[in-house]
Amino acid sequence: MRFNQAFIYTLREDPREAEITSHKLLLKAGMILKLASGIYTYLPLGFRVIEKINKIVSEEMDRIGAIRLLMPSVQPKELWEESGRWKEYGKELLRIKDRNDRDFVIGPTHEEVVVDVARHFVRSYKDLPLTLYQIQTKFRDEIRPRFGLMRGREFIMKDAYSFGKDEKDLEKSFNDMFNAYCRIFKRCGLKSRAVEADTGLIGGKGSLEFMVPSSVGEDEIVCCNRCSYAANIEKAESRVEIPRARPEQSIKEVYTPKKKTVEEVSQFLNVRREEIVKTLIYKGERRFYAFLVRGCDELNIVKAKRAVGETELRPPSEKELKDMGLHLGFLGPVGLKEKDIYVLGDNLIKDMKWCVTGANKEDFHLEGVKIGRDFSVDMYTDLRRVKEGENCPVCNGKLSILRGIELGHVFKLEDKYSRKMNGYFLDEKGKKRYYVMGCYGIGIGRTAQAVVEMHHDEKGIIWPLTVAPYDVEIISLTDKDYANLLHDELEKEDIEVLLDDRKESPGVKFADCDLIGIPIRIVLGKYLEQGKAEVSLRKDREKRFLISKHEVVGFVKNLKRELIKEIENG
RNA sequence: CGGGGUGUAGCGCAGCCUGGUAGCGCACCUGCUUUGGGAGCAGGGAGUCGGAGGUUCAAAUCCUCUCACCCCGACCA
Repeated sequence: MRFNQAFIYTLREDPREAEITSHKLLLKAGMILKLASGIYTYLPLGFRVIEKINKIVSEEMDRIGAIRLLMPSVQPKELWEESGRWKEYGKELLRIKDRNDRDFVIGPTHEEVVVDVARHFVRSYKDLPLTLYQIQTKFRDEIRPRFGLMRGREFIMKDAYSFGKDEKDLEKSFNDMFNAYCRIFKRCGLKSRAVEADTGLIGGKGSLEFMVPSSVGEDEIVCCNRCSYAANIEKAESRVEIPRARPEQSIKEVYTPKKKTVEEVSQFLNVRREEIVKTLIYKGERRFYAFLVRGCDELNIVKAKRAVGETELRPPSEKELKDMGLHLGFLGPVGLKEKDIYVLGDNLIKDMKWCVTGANKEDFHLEGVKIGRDFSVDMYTDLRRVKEGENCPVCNGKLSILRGIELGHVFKLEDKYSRKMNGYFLDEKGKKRYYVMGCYGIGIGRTAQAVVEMHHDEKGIIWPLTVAPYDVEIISLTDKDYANLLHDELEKEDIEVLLDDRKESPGVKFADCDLIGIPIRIVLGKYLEQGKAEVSLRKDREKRFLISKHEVVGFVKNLKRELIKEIENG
C-alpha cells in the first residue's frame, strides 16, 4: 500500500477531546474519528488493527471448535420479554420502534438471540456440546462513555455462547475458552490476568474477568502476592485481624454535638474506629435497607446489592430520612426494625461485644451497644470493601490493589436463559432438559486501545507486530524506482508494507512513521549509494541494520518471523 | 442525574471583560527553491463565531433559553 492511496491523516497537535495517552494516540495517528459521544469511525489504519485482532480471536475460537455465525443487532422486544430483560435492563438498552410502531432493541449482548437460534435446531443431546460465536458491533447506551474505544457506546465485541448437556460439558467449554483467552491476549502482546468477578446483570455462577493491569483501568483488582488469588474489588474477600474488644457494658446515650463522621465521633468519644458501627441506609426497589459495617471499613455496594438481590440501591432522600425520624450523621441500628428497615450486618461486626453507634437522634450517639441485646440483625454477610495490605482469603499472603482494564469476561450462565426461553433438548433417555450455557466476551476495540496503552513512547504507538496495521514501512528519501520495486517484492512475499511516497520532508515522514507505530522501518537514503537499505525496529531505534538491496526481503521476512515468535513466547 | 468546563476555518487556539461586522499557528491549494528527524519564500481558498430568541443604530462580544462535547462523581458485562 502506498501512503498517498491509504487515506491516512495524522494530527500534529493533541486533540482536545482526549485525556489518556492511548486515546490521544489513536486520534493523532489517524486510527479513529469520533462521530458522537462514545461512537467512532474506525479509519483505515485503525480498522486494519481491528481486523488483525479479529483474526487472532477467530483463529483461537476455531482452534477450540467454536463455530462462527452473525446474529442481527436489531432484535424484537418479544425475545427480551421472554428472558425478562426487557424490564430488567434499564436505560442502557437502546430501544427503538419501527414504522409500524413495534418495539425493538439494538443488541447490547446476544443471549436471547443465540438461545433462539439454538432452540430452532438443537433438540438432541447428540448435538451437544456446541459453541457459537460472532464478532459484531453492539450498542449500550452507557451513562458515561469515556476514553475513546475504552468505553464506547457502540463497540465491537466477540461474543461466544456454549451449550452443553450438563455441568461437565459446561466445565469443558469454560476451560477451553479460558485457555483460548489466555492465548489471544498473549498473541496481542498483552499481559492479561484472570480475576474472579461479580456476575452483574447477566447472572449465573462462575465468572472470570481478563484484566490488563493499567493505571487508566476503570476497575480495581485485588491480587495476592503469594498465591494466584485475584479478584475484582467488587467481589474480593480478605482475612482481617479483629482487635480484642472491650468488655460488655450497659447501653448509654451520650451527647455528641455536630459530630457526624466516624472520625469526629472517634476523637470526641475517644474510641477506636473499629469500635464504631457505621449504619448506611439505602433504598432498593422493594424496601429500605440498613447496612452495618465497622467504622474503619467501607461498604462495598456491589456486595450489598447481591446480598439483598436488588439491581439498584440509592441513598434515601432527605425527606425520606426525615419521615422515618432519622438523622444523617447520627444513624444507628437500634430501633430500625420498628421502622420496617431490613438490617444487614457485615461479618466482622457479628462478634462485637461493645460498640458505638448513632442514636437516631440529632446530636446523640450510643455507647456500650451490644448486638443481639440492643438490636438484632436480619442477616450477616460479607459487605465490606477489601483494603490494601489485608490478608489473602486463600493463603493468608498480603493483598495489594491495582487498577486494570477489563478486556474479556467468561461466565457460567447455567440454564438461566435456556429455562426462561424454553431452550431444551432430549437426553439419552428421551427426557427434556435445558441447555447448560456459558457466555464469553471480548471487547475488540478496547483490546486495541489497551495495546496502545501498554505499548507507546513519547513519539507514538509501538505496535506489536501481530496487531500492527502494517508490518513494514518504507521511507523513501532518494530512489523512487527502487522503493517501488522493494514495495512490490515485499507484498509478493505476504509482507504487509506501507510505502511513504508522499512529497514530504524527511522529518515529517520519520515523525509520522513513529507516530503510527509500524514495527519495522526501512529507510532508503544515503546508504543506497553503497547498495544498502537501513532497517530498524520501532521498539528500538538504536539498533540499525544496513542490508544489501538484494537481501532486504529475506532479512525482513526473518525479522517478522522472529518478532512474532518473541510475542508468542511472551 | 449532580458538580465543573468548552463550543470562533479541517485541527489547536486568540478575540468576549470594555458591542463597531473576525484573527493567529498548523493543515489545504498554486508557483519556485529545499530534501536524513515536523523546510523557506511568494500568492491563494476556506468561518451560518454551536442553535433559537431578546436588548441595541449595531452582537462572536450583553441577556434568556437550548443543543453538543469534555472532565469529576453517581452508575455500568
